[in-house]
Amino acid sequence: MTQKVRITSWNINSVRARIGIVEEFLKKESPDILCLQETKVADDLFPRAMFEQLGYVHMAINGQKMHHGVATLSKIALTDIEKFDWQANGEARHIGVALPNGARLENVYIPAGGDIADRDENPKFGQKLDFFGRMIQWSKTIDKPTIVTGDFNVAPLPSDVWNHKQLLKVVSHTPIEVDIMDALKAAGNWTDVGRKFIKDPERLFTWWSYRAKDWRASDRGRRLDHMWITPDLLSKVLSHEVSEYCRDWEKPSDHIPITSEFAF
DNA sequence: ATGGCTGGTAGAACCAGA
Repeated sequence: MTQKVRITSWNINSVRARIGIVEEFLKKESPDILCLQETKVADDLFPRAMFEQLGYVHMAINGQKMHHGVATLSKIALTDIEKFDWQANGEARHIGVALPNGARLENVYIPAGGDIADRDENPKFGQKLDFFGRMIQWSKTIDKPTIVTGDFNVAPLPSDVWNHKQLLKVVSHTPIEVDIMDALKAAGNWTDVGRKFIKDPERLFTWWSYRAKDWRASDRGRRLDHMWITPDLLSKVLSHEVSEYCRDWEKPSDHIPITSEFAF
């Protein structure tokens, strides 16, 4: 008996400030599992009640005061919760769970990496590359069907940004980041689900800056949010969509939700 | 025209995001 499972990832830029639109999204789309990044809240202050009321009673939360923070909220049971410190500095950027069918769901918030694409001039950029380096080592050890999703903070393809040439020196689209992301992809034999369904070179963005006067008119977007799967899930994944309409909501996140459906 | 905005936290002429 196959069970269809819809999984959404969304960098929410404060789950408390946006609890109303999270509720609206869950009522409209009702994914089985929601992976949030940038929750910006310590675990004891996480707004659990709304999720419980909508049936998301299984929660795996890894937050901290002020910055970062991830959470996986689910209608189906979550077990074997793990928190990896791929930045080796204690920041809350990962939570992993096992699903009832044995597959693992890894929710990750890869660091943005600051402004300068040089690890000697900018330690944050070095931390970002090292974060990828530890994910590469981890990828080589995976022995279960695995989904890794979240805000990767890299837009790898020219069609993943509004202007490839102009963004080559902008952190998120530099060749050094694209190269290490490609190395990660190869290390785990990962498939990029977004581009499995919405083929390059079709425009595909998940983030637009708050600073644009009219985000839709200027459309200076980037695809920073991703969902990747191991080869054993290739025959199970049914769809991938991005909910661009959420960027138009009042007080939106600068990221939009991405959702894939699986036949487990 | 890549910062023109945003949230958290402090109580900033702040920090961080990307």
